[in-house]
Amino acid sequence: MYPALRQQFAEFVQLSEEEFDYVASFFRPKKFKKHSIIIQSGELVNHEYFVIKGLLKTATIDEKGKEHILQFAMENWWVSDYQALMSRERSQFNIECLENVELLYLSLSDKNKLCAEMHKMEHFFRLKATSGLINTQKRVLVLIKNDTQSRYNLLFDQYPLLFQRVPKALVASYLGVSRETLSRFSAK
Amino acid sequence: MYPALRQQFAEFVQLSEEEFDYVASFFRPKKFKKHSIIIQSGELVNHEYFVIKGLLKTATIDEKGKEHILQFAMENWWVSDYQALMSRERSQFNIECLENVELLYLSLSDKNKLCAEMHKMEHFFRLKATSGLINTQKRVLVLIKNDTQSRYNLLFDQYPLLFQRVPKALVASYLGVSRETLSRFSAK
DNA sequence: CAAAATCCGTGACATTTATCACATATTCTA
DNA sequence: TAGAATATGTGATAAATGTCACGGATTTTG
Repeated sequence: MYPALRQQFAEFVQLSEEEFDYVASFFRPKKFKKHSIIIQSGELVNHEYFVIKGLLKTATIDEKGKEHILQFAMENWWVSDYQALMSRERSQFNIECLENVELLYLSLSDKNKLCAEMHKMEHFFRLKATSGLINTQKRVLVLIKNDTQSRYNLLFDQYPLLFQRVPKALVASYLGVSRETLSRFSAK
Repeated sequence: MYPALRQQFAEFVQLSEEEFDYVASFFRPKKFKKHSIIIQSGELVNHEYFVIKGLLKTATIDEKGKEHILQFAMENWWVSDYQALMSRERSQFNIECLENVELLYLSLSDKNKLCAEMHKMEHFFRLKATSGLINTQKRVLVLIKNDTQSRYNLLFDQYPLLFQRVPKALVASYLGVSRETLSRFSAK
């Protein structure tokens, strides 16, 4: 069961069959249709999600009605509103399926339980959080260091497939530029 | 010894006197003069630092010679190049003291040892990494969502003291705008 | 399959920001 | 304390980007 999840853990920790089965028993599978909202802005958040298949966006809408995308999540990524999850606040994001999606979800209390019971899982999630931090720091750096053209190129080089799966307007909103400006750059 | 460190751990875990003393024994104090470079771009990174006193910047220089600041670190913050530390790569940053600084430093191997031996410490560092991730995500969001004026206001509201401790040119470089533009905004 | 919705490029123009230049004020340091 | 270095504000101009508008292509959906 859940070979993708098994592989995910294997990156940082070694689990026996029994250990993995125990851990996996806390995850539940769920399918969503394109356009479904996994997490709704203003609601409380109780789960973290592991993407088996499909593509999602984490987005927020500003006072002018413009959408800004914090991140995309594709296969083997984890996604949630961690701010809301950790601080028990209401979510400021919508997390929405951009394709039909298959997820495994884990409740916050089960995650904490797993981390408390199994040192290995605490270790896994520490490293996962650290690598998430590093990647987000990279994103900050790209935003303050690079102009639009070079932000576009970097993203395109790193995730060429993304541009086939996602409308350009969303890529623009992820890069922090207008749809029109991106369109003019992508021609070049 | 190290009451600030003690308090730092207490935010997430309860340690007995003996436990704390044991953990603290892996930390070493060190003082640096203003302008000292703690981590030099191009070097390997082996330590993580906890700021007891003073202020530092984590910065990188682009091909045009312009400096960009990933973060400031003040009292009770942790600082290092986590990318370099975790992946055993050479640092892309300079981490420099903007004031006279007192630090406690911990080697990567000792951190891993502590995490392996003491589940509580692994827990602490998991939560610390998670909260670092959340804060960095907030920073990304501010960068793509807000214009310069409002980025300036948000930073000023959150860290008013920073503006007294740091030259405006550095604040500009942290916000991702030119010194001149920031100067015109700060007047308003 | 046909209507509706979305997507995408592009022109024209307004707005924002960067860059260069310079003057003054302030802070550091020998 | 005097000279040097740094920090700050501001004008003029160029460059980059946003906004509004439009039309045609593509995709979605009942």
